[in-house]
Amino acid sequence: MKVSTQSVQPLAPLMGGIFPAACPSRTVLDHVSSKWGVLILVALAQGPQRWSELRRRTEGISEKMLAQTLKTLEGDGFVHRDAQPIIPPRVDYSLTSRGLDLVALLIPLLEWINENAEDIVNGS
Amino acid sequence: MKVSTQSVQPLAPLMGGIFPAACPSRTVLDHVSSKWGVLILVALAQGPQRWSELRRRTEGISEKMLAQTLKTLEGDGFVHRDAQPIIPPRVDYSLTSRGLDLVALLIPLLEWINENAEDIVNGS
DNA sequence: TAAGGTACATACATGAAAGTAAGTACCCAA
DNA sequence: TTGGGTACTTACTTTCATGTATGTACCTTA
Repeated sequence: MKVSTQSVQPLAPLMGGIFPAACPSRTVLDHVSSKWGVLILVALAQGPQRWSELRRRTEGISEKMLAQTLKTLEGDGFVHRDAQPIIPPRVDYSLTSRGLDLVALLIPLLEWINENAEDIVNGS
Repeated sequence: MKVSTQSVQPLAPLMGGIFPAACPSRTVLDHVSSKWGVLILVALAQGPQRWSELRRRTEGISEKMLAQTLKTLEGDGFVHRDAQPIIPPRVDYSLTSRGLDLVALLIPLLEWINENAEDIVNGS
């Protein structure tokens, strides 16, 4: 196995901002890397969607977790909630510009993980 | 608040690989986004380090979690462990080339989070 | 000889995240 | 009038990640 010998770059500022135990960065990271956070974000990267579409698409999620995850993502300003006061109710969820910025960085990482995950878990 | 109206790109393959409940991708993502996983990885991005250096640098980590996190990262092939059979023991940890690939994608994301985290958590 | 350093392992406890199940309120189609 | 759809909320339970505490084995310095 190849081994890196050197550092990538000076990361001092990053270290200061991420290492403290209860920092904002940690909070945000926990939100997006929560069990369903990533899934919702990449689902919404495919375009605005309704509650029931997200629920069907995100296989295995419970209604509670869908509501909860959408709420924190909305609270963080990643997701926009558009509720139309009609009956039956119609609610559309979409990414905000901040959400788009985030997924733009998230997608390459997830693609890499997706491509390498099998090799990684079976140790090759 | 600005709202995106359209999808970013076709992400179909990603959806298939990440959405299943107990998929390899999920496992790997959980490993790297675990409470201490990211920290250890960016710490090692600054160059090879010894156990005690990592322990001091990663403020607040317990020895149990350091050992555990290093083991899973080593098991995933992100981290290389070099133990010299001397007394007192000397063990150097470093990123593998796979680990380097990963942090190369991780760093931009973490920098973005670090820059925006404060605005995000206090809702502005 | 007592304290502190190296690098861990292991048993037990806790707490937060996630799951389960049920309820709400309204409408429509069979 | 029974079942299904819209979009949720709430109470309770379980599971798993993480924390705490202590032990190991050897060496060096005060």
